[in-house]
Amino acid sequence: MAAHPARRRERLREATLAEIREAARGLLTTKGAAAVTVNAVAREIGMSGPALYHYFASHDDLVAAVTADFLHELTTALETARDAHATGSAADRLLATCRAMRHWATAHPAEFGWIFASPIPATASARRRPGTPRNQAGRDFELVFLRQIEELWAHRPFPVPEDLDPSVREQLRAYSATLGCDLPIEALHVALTCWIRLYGLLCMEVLNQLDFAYSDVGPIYEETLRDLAKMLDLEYRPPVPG
Amino acid sequence: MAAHPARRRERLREATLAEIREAARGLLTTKGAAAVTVNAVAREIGMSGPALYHYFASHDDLVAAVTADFLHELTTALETARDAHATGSAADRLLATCRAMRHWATAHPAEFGWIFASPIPATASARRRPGTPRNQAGRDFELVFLRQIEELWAHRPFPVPEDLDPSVREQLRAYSATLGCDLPIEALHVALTCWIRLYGLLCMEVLNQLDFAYSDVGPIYEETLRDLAKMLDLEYRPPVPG
DNA sequence: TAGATCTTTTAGAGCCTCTAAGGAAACATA
DNA sequence: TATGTTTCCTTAGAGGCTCTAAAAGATCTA
Repeated sequence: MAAHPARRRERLREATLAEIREAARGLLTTKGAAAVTVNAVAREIGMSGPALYHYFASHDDLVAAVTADFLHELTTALETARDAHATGSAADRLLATCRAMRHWATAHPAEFGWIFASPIPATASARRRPGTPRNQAGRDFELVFLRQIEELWAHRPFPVPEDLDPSVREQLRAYSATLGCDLPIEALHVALTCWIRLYGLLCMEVLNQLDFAYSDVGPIYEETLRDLAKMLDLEYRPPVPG
Repeated sequence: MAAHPARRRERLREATLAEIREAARGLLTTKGAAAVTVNAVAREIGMSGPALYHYFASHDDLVAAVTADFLHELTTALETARDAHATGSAADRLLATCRAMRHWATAHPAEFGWIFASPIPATASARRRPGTPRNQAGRDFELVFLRQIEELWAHRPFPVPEDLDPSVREQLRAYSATLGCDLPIEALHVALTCWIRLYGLLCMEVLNQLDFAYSDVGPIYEETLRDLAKMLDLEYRPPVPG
């Protein structure tokens, strides 16, 4: 009947996989990370527990897949924000991208928190072994930022430090090699410094490490962006409301 | 026999409590956060599982107690480093304190990671409710840093921004009130900015969010310290080896 | 239509948290 | 010293979890 009868099961399988991931995400957002268990997810989609092991080899695998989904979505959000300012200045594009990151993070706190504080710290080792989708997704995510810095540098180099620590220089060289990146080591260092400040601030916010003092981190983030603009020799422009 | 016979059981109880906490820590460092279960801890000290519930009302309670222990130890490490430079300059004292923080964090990565990424994110809500020992310990920890900035400010004010965001100003006023702190709002803001950069960097390091580029974050931390010194108008001095 | 393959189910081992009920020790008091 | 109370620790067990094994049902291939 169908043009590709052999593909029917494949399609079904794909659909089930998607349903599982969605159910896992639903549990995460409604009941917290601890509620994302194999059994609970299976129950959610009307399946008995062990059946789910035909789709994911283990709970950790499920966690990794869901994490990759989040990273993809976040990456897409960044790219969308970037492309919305395709006609604007490079500075506007970068600021929009950075703002989109916090926007996604605060709109999806459970998901963002899950990315770096997945239930089991065993994920730390899982993150190390390269080649996994989870890993690739993390790389793609970082690259959205780095590629823009690269572009920036190509059009208008920003000031860089001259006296880089030898150890740092060595590490950056190794990283740069894996990156296929045209940025000089010094510029890459500035880029990573910016990244650390932004992403680190978000980490702290989402992990509730700032609520002892700040209930609204938005202005602090903007302030950090102002700093970044200065570092990258760009014109800072406040966000357009809405 | 004993001068205070009624205190004997109390002493025993205290000893058992300490033993439990130590066993929990041992499991954390040797087998990871997921291995710190009520049953496993009880087994470790030769006790049957449910017996432990006479000492801690729940697994969460045990987690909170252990977290408080870690924060205490970290706080003491900071204070020790500070007091070791009692005769030095305020700048040296602050730098030593900050370096002690990373030193403790990297010497005890499991413990430091546990502090802000405890197994169950339910701790996030547990951290909110004030008055708990865990909460007090967190406060004491932050205060070691803030008090030094306070002292610094008293002796030699550092430059502060004048155009603080109104929302930030309001939040800082509220925080300052709970603090019993002599720092003007603007100076408190600078202090928190410094804190966020340092502590945020450590968070990322311990959560393995930097290993994609850096295998040794030490120099990056030193660089951040140099930045802090500049912000606080202090003389940066590199660490003495050893 | 018969066989191979994929999907799902139930059963169950071995963990986990936490409650309930009872025994044993240590204390306080008459 | 004898008795009662408090504290500690035990076993039993409910209900949940991850994950394996075996078997049944559904679907595709030949």
